[in-house]
Amino acid sequence: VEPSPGQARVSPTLYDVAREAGVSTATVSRVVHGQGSVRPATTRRVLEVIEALGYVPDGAAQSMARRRKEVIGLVPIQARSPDTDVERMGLVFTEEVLRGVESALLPLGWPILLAGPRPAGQGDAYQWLQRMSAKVDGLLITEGFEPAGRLARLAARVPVVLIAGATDVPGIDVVATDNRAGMRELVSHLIKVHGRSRLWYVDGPPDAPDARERRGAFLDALGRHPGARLAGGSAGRFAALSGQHAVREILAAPERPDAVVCANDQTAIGAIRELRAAGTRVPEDMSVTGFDDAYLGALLSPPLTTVHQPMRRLGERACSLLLDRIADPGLPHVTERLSATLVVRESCGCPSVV
Amino acid sequence: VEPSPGQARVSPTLYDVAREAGVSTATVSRVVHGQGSVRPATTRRVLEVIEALGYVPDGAAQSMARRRKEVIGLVPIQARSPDTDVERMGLVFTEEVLRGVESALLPLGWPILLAGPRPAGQGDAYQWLQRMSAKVDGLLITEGFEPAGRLARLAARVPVVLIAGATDVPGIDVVATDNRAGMRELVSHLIKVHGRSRLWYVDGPPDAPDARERRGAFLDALGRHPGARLAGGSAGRFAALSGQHAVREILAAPERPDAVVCANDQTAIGAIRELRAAGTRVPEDMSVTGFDDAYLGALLSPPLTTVHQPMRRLGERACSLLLDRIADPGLPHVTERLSATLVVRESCGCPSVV
DNA sequence: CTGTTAGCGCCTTCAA
DNA sequence: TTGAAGGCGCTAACAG
Repeated sequence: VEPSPGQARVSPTLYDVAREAGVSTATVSRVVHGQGSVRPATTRRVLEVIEALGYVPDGAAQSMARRRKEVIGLVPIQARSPDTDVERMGLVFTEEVLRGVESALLPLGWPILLAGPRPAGQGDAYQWLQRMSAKVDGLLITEGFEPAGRLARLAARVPVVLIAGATDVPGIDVVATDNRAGMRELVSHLIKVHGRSRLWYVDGPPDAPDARERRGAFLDALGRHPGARLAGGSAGRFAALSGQHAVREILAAPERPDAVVCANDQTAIGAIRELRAAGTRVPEDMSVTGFDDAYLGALLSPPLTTVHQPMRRLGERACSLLLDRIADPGLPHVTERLSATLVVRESCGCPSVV
Repeated sequence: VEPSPGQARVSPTLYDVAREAGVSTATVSRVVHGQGSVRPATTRRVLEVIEALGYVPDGAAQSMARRRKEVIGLVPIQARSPDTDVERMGLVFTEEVLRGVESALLPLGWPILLAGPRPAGQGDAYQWLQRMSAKVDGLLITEGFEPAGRLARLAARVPVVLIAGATDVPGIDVVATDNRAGMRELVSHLIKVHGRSRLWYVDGPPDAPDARERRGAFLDALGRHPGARLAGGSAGRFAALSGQHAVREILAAPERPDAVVCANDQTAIGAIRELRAAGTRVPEDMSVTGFDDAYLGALLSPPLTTVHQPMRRLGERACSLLLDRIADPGLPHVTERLSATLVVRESCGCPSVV
């Protein structure tokens, strides 16, 4: 962006208003903020000039003078393999968090500074985070891929709250989801309610903490049910394609599972599609479950049984914590874990609720 | 948010670095921005101090000094009736636009300032827009509900581009979608390919410009096909519930239509669900079509035939226009219309592509 | 009730 | 190659 060849667009300043109204800048400021008593007549005159000139106080100058930006930053760290289906999935995920953040910010009326994807040529991820931090009063960072040490360093300069799937960083506030309880419920539902006994697991990317947590919880839960066992497993990347690949493996396997537990919804969607294409009925012949509860799951056919990630509440809590810390940097650090919960729909074999 | 009872969190300033490194602030500034020649030894020393102190230039101060914020604002004007299904629909809509904006911003690396929902007690919508405008170099406003006059006034102070469904505001840049071509294709597809002849239209909210445009285009297109006619119509609000209500009317109507054209996807989803619940097969007994191509449409069963709104490109183009105007405020104003296009899937009666 | 006066932290000529 | 100094626009004491 160049220096502006066209005509200069000059906004009136506080001084312009003051001069025009024949008062001091302090008075104008008082009028603008409706504080400190000003004579009604003066107020009216100033207001008229403001209206006439179309004066709006400059945000940067205000931030500077009151040493507060009144903006909080939201940074999605995109570190999953680029071929992941983020193009579709990542959206919903962040979007829900965003809504939560917005709702926590509503009473204050602060806007959100959203970091775009990190530009190519301009320094590393940490510098990028730093630049963001210089424009806000606090930072909300989603996903847990930036090394803990750096985050802690960042947190020393500006209030930071991490919104994570499963990570737990010492010395900084974290709001995370607890996948274990949800996964336990899911496995037990499949086994006890539907009598499934040969479960197949489709994993997420190995470098994703929550994928690890989900797999761990799955195996753990499965271990608690003597009547059931692991029929097999596939690697995956949280993408619809992963589900399709997995199904091919499943169909070629010596032993056919009676339930496919997927590490996320996208994977489950791919699996269901492929299963049907192969003539296998879902859920009659095979249960399929997802994880995340991306909102389209309810609209699928069959509606997807899954585990709900409280993304919205995650965003909301994280933002509240952040605001608390901005108000009082001395607060002790906390880690909150919101638990994911089973959402029973039809892909597990349960009857339609309609 | 209170003044901070805890220990003050003081960030080092340019002065701290300068003093510590034994140079002037000008030199530090030069080093930070890698411009203006500085002796290598000096550079190294300054860099060390910066690293040691963890110095990061303050965003507000920079904005102020260089008279540029390097941030663009995105404002979703939420004016549709609150009972509309925005909770679910609005999301996807804005989200796609957001991606487009992000991609246009990627080369610059500028973040996006996202206006939250307008807080209750703090002035009217216009004042809220003004406050946003004071924090950015340019404003992208989605939806076309704010009166044109005010927008023009705002545009006089700060570069503004309107992202609209159908509105056309003189004196300011607009990027809009042209729904007509898509609707024409859709109607003609239904009639010519599937031999439908009794179409039922489910409308959107009367105060939405794009709802009006869609209905107009629909009636217009229908008029061009002598063999087909309007079997009836229902009011609606762009919500799934609207589709369900419409279907009840349809089932009670004296004459049964053979196709239901909905003003948006949500409505179509509701219609399909209700139709099925009543035992009517879609698309065998009745074609149902949507409008928008919210991305979940492809995953429904049957996959939804609809008209694609180029939301992402809308965001991208709008942002590009905005950046152009920021670079050169003297540019003539333009209105770009990107046309919506038919997306044939299965709910119209076409065979599965799989 | 109102005006004066320092900054806030950084950038940027202009000199040296 | 470096330093000095004046703003950028607003706020917030502190005096009147």
